[in-house]
Amino acid sequence: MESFGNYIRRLRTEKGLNQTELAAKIGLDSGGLSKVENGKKELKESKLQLLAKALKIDVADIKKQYFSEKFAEDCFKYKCPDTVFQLAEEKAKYYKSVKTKQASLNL
Amino acid sequence: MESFGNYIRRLRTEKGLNQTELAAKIGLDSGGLSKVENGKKELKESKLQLLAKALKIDVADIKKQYFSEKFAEDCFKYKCPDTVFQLAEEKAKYYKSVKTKQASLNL
DNA sequence: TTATATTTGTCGAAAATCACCAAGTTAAAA
DNA sequence: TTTTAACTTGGTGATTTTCGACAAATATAA
Repeated sequence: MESFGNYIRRLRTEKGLNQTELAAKIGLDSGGLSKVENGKKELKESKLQLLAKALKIDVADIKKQYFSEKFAEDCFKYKCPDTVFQLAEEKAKYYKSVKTKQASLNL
Repeated sequence: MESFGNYIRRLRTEKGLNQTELAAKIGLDSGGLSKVENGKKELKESKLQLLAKALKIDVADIKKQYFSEKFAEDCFKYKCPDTVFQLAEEKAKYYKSVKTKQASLNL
């Protein structure tokens, strides 16, 4: 099971970038990126777009890696039942199905 | 698809409590609980235990409702692919399987 | 050693959270 | 209608959290 940090590190090294170089492209310093790669701190969601561009990958792939890790960590940390993810998926699909009322949802 | 707020409201009224009464039991005022029930603000996770006790239900049930809603909202808000939840479930199970190393995970 | 890359801890400003309060609205009864 | 209770909404200030930045320490390599 690859962590988000390792996923980023793997793609970074595959592209021949060091931490300083990649960090600069997403508005961090090398220390910040190091922490992200080692799971010591969370990356801001607003940097995912830049990160995808810098690594030349689909932003959807990064989002999937990023949020699955975030959700799993919360689930573990707060001792959620496993079934939370099935219900979450249903709710997410429900939100999409009613997105015409998006403005009233206040999400 | 019942929202978390409606779930709480339904249980509250079933128990014959008004907002002021239930709110007091979980350290809120009626205004705060109203916002929670209407999805206008998030309930603090640390209040789930008290809420379960006040409503006489299993805390796992509340956690499932609470976090599934939170995850689904994030997924919708940030336009995650649906497959994020399958991966999240795998990761959560993986975390549990290595929980002997819990201290090193920094979750 | 010297240079480069990475890791780690700390700090302060900025942002977010949250309980509280007060005013406004609704609804039901009198 | 008036009164009363229940609920909603907006705002405020204090507290907490976040996050980029910096610096020192550690590692890696030449």
